[in-house]
This record gives sequence, C-alpha cells and structure tokens, in this order.
Amino acid sequence: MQTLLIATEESHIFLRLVNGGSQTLDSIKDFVGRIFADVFCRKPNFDLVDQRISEHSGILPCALQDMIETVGDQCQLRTKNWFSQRKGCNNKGDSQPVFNVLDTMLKDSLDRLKMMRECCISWAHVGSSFCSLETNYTQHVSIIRTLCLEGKPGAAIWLKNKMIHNDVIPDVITHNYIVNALCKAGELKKADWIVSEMSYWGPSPNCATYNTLMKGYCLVDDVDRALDLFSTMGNRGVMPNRVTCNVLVHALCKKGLLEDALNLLEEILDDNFFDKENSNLITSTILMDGYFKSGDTMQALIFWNDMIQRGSQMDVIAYNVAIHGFCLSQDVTVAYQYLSEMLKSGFLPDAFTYNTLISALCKDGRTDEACYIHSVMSRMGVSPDQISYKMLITSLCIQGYVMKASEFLLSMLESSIVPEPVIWNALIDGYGRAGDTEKALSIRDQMAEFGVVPNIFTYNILIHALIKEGKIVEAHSLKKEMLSNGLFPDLVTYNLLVGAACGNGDIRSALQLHDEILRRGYNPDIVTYTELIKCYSMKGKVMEAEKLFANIRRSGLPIDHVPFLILMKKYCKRGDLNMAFDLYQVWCIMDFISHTTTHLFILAVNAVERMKQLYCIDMVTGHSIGCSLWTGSHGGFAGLLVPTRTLELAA
DNA sequence: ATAGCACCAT
Repeated sequence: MQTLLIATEESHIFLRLVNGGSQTLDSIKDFVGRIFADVFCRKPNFDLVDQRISEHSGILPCALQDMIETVGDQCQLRTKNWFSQRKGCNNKGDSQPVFNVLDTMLKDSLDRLKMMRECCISWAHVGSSFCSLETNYTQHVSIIRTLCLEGKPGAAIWLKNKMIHNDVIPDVITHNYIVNALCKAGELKKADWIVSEMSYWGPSPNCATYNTLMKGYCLVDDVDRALDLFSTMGNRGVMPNRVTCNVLVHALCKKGLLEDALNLLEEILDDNFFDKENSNLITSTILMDGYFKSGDTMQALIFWNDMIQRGSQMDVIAYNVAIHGFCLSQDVTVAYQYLSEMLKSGFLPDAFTYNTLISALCKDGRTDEACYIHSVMSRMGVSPDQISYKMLITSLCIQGYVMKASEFLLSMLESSIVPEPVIWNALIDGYGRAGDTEKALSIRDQMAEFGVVPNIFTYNILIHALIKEGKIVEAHSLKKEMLSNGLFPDLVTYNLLVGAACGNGDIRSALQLHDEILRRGYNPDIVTYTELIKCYSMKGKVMEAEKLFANIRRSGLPIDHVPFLILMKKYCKRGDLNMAFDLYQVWCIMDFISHTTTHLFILAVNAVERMKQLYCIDMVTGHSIGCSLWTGSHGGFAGLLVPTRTLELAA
C-alpha cells in the first residue's frame, strides 16, 4: 500500500490516495481531476499541486517520489495512516513523521472538503443546483435541518453562514437544530459559540436552545456548566420549563446524585409555573430509573406507586424502566410480572422491553430462555435488532454453542442486517475457543466479504486462538497482516505474543517483542512483565525474575497478585520457606488478598500445607498464614469465577 | 415540532 498527499485548488484541499499500482504524475492528476469534478463540478488548479510536491520533495527523500510512481488505477480515498510496505523503500521510518506533520496541517482542509461534499450531497437531494444563489429560504433551511439530523453540523454551519452572507437569517428553530447537532457530536465549544452568536446577533436563543446546550454539557459530563447555564438563563429572559428540569434531573441521576436531583426538582418546581402535584410522568420515570440503578429498589417502587396513585397514564418507557430495574436486582421473575401487567394495561412491549429481558437472561446464563424471548419478539412483530443479536450471539459463543450462534448470524443476514464487528468477533472467538482456528479465519473472511472491516479485536481474538493452538508462526504472520491493513498491533497483541514466546520458554523472542513494544511507543504493562517473570521463573532463572519483579515494584506500575503468585509457587516448589514468607508479608501489606480468587486461594493454602510438610514449621508462622487466608472477608470467595489471567498464569 | 425518560458493548 502506498500513500500520497496531494494539494489541490485554492482552498488547500488535500486528497490522500492509496493504491498498489505504478502510475505517473499525469494519471494522478487525472484521478484527482475526476474526483474534483465530481465534488465541485470544476477543474482543480494543479499549479498548486506541483508547487506543494516540490515544496516537500526536500523533506520527503524517497517516499513521495516513490509514491508518485506507484499511484495507480484502484485509487481510493482513505484517511488512515499507512506504512509503506514496498521493499526497497528504506526510509519508511523517516517518512512517517513527515506524514504526521502534514496530517496535522491538512486536517482542517480535509474537514472542509468533507463538509462541502456533504453539503453538495444534501443539496442534490432537493434537486437544487449547487452553484445557484437563487435558492429560496425554505429550501436552505430544510437542507440545514436535514444536515443536522444526519449528524453533519459542519456542512450545516457552512450553509448557514452562506445564507447570512446573503442577508438571510435562518430562524431560531433552525439554529437549534445546529446547536443540537453540535452537542450530539460533542462539539460543545462550537455549540456554545453559536448560542453566543445568537444572543448577540439574533435570533435570540429560546428555552429549547438552552435545554439543548445544557443536555450537550451533560453528555460530556460537565453538569456544572449545565447548572451554570440553568442559573443564568433566567437573567437572559428565558424561563426554564419542564424539559429543562428533566435534562438536569436526568444528568444528576446519572451521576448518582439522587439527593441533588430531588433538591433541584423542588427548587425548580417552587420557582416555576408548572404545578408540583401533577408532576410529570417523564420526571418520575427518570427518578425511578435513577433509584433502580443506584440499587435502591424500594425507593424506586415508591415512585412507581406514586405515579399509579396520582393516576398518571403510564407509558411503555415507564414499564421498561421498571422491568429493567427488576432485572438489575436479579429478579427476572418480578420483571416478568411487570411485563404481564404491562400487557394487561394494553401496552405492547417494544424492542427495549425484549432486549432488557434478553440481556438479563443472558447475564444469568439462561441463554435458551433468551432465545425463546427472541422468538416471541419476532412473532409479536418486533424485529430483533443489532442489540438483540449482539447479546444472544456473544452469550451463545461464551457458552460454547457456536453452531447456534452462527445460525443467528445467518438470520441477521437474511433480515438484511449487517452485523457489527463485535458480533463477528464474538463468533470468531467462539470458534477459536472451540479450537477451530480454520473456521475462525474463514468467518473473518466472510466478515470482510460483507464489507465489515476487521478491527483490532478481530485480530487479537484470532491471534489468541492461534496461540492457544500452538500456531505461533501463524499468529506472527497475522500481526504482519494487520499492519498491511493499516491496523497497528496494540499492547494486547504484544502481550499475547510475549505470552506465547514465554510459554515456549523462548525468552529471547519475548525480550525482542518487549523492545518492539517500546519502539512503538507503548508502555509494557503488568501483564507483559508478569509473562517475562513467569518465563524466567520457568527457566529456573529465579534471580532474573526477582530482579524484574523488584524493578516493577520500584517503577510504581500498578501491580496485581499474579506475579506474587508465580514467585510464591516457585519458592514453595523449591521449599524456600524464608523467601516465601517474606513475599507473603509484602503480599499482605499490598493488600492483594482482596483480589484473591478461589483458585489462588487453594494454591496458597496448598503451598502452606506443603511448606508445613517440608519444614514442619512452627505453628505460629504456619498458622498465621493459613488463618489469615481462611478468615475474614476471604471466606466468601468460593463461588467466584476465576479470572482467565490467574488461571493461565498460575496453572 | 426545535429540547426531556428505557436496551448492548469483544
């Protein structure tokens, strides 16, 4: 794969082209020209192209020239970074920083291009000419609103400015659409700016404007700023309404500040026109949801009963919240009761209702029952969506029912739903766990055929599966493959490979990988080091293991119990009581007992037993170890699941 | 009709 940046036209638009062929500069120009004509109905100015290329030719010793030669037919627009894979290009290390600098410079230009292109597309929708200035107000406004609903605020603002430039001011509702789109995109600075502009130039913000902006701040977890706005909007002549109240109460509930939510509610209700008694169903639903989620089922039920008593006409959402609430408190039976209540009251369950139940059943390991709900859902005319299938397929795969899971995937495809990457990944993992790496790889291919791009999880899952089957060479070639697809191995990838090398006792490869991690700019974590410690310890190089262990502790890296366990096991095996006991003391000081699981527990006790056998140790020491492990809060571990990491490393 | 509540997540 090759990368090329091209500058075109006075607006400094850069296109990045990727391909693997070999072409001349003219063919590049031809290609860019065609793209440009598509987008702008105009020819690009190539003088600038040539100028840019020559400007950068000094700092791009071979990369750019190489790439100019190799841009070919199957050009496609890409935005990712690609490393040069072509042999003979020795300076690939040098070219990347240059691209990074260029990328930064060009980002804005690319955004601009995107925005203009989006605008063109929406313009085409209404059958209006892009270049015509005589488009009427209604059409412009309608395009802006459409763009906002499609999540393209940049293009919408561009068009809004164009209107204002022509002395036509969009109304407040259209402005609100823009503020809303910006908030949904997390662009709070821009949203805030638009609202300031509105205050200054008009149209004056209304209550919906402030509500939208407040909601935006809440979405980025800046509830304080939202509350600020709330307290100042009155001064600007806009009174809060019920929606304002719901936005803020919801935000506070989400933060777990239920008391604050109630207080605020009181305050708003006291100060405002809407009456307290006939409190709104939505507000109550929000609060009920908040209490359910905080684990206070009793208080949640008080809200529910209040709502009933007040004679509020319930709605599907209120029922869904209650059903979800009981699922949270692991009371699916009660959830079912509320479901039947819901049906009796004449409300039809929707996708939320069914998905809530499916989720609870899957988490409870009752996958067959979840499948039953899926069938009910379909028969009731509610189409299962990505979420329904996601839960069912992952749950089935975890439980080992991969065949059943792939049937569900098939029915998704039959319903013309293209599964999200996570669903494919679950299935790939399912086959990997079953030891069928071939099938796992073929699912990956199938995924790609459906146009779903394998992501870092896909590769890590595959690499994990291959390593588990001892196919380390294949795992490494998969790592190469991800690079050629523009995906960089992450720390998980490396830890898998380090683990594989260590498992083979191949400390040299493990250390090489460790260096590669550093070269890539990642920081090895506790998993990486634990693998290395395990490897040293396995090879009998206990001194090396101890040295590394001491280094980790000195480095201040967050540490867990696994390295302790490895060394402890080693000492116990060697019958090195003193070292084992010292380590145990450190272990207690660092409070890892609370992280201990059943498995570790048994191992440690076995170790103590073994030490007793070997050394006939005095009862005080031996007893104290055994005792502190068996008593206190640690007695309750029997039912806990053992994390994979403990099993794999400690086994 | 511009703003408010519910489901998932390798």
